Amino acid sequence: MIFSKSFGYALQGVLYVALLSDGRDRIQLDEIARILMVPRYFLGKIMNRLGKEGILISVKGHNGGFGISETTFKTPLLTLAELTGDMVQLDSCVLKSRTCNNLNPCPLHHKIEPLREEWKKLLAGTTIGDLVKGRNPDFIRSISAI
Amino acid sequence: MIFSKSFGYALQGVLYVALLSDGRDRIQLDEIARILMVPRYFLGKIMNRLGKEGILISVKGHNGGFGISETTFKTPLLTLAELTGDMVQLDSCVLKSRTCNNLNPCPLHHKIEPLREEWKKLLAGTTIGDLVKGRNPDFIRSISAI
DNA sequence: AGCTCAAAAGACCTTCATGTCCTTTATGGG
DNA sequence: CCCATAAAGGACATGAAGGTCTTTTGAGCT
Ligand code: FES
Ligand code: FES
Repeated sequence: MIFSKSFGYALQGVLYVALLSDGRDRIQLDEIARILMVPRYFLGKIMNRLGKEGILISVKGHNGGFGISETTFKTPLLTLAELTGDMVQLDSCVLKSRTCNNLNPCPLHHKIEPLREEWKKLLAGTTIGDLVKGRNPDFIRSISAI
Repeated sequence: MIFSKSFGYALQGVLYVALLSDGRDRIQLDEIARILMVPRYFLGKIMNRLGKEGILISVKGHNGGFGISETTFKTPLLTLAELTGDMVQLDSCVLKSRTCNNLNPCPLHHKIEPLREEWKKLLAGTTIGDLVKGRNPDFIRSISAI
């Protein structure tokens, strides 16, 4: 699996909030999970971590919900991938019983390393803002289930 | 996880047999699992499938074990990855609740598609023979656990 | 034919990511 | 101050991948 479900859901959740939190106050988990057709409580745990990291604002209670913070749009996808543990997987050796190691490389190491670098460049170089820039709320269609 | 354990073990197993089945008759699962430090019975199931696909020869009973077939060296890594289900994962949309689709792409689709193509090119263009060519049995060190 | 060896087959267990539910905590409105 | 609301927290369930064990099958040897 290239990316975990957690990563995919996290990205969908952030994009949803980033797109719609414009005129509105807060967006509730209920709505996000329903529209994106993502398991509600599972998404809740992920959104929770995004809040803790400051990637989103999360407010409990009356008129609570999720919203964008100062860092939301500046957050690179790499941060999400680290949060969900996807980066350690990317760096693990293809031959699973080994530890990836430049000095004692497996036969695929030197072929794979450049690909890894490209992934990292993509993830580090793409922010939530980049993905949302210039999009209208109709863009939700392209992040929700088909 | 970029590649599954099954894929890694499969690759290790094939490489081991490809490297050592030169002067010898057959190589037993016992030896392969012990040297590579890979779970024996789990590897057994994987080697079984490699035999069924003709990627390796497998012989039961007295003087049985695994050996190379006519296709072993010509087998691209893509075949192994397909066997272990890793390719369907590569082609699945990052936003897990979606189906990857060129016509209705998610915001990451066009950024990820080229990377996927590179992976596929690497996997399709690299054969077991390529990885083993010109290597002596000492090369086992680079495919076994560290 | 009968024995032995080694893979195949299939039952079963473990682990971990994912997913659900229920209770607690925090927030704002009346 | 009390109530409604919505996230947080933690207990528990599920499913798929990974891993182990035992029995069966097939091949060669004598
Ligand atoms: S990928 Fe195998 S050693 Fe780096
Ligand atoms: S990767 Fe999302 S639609 Fe293709």
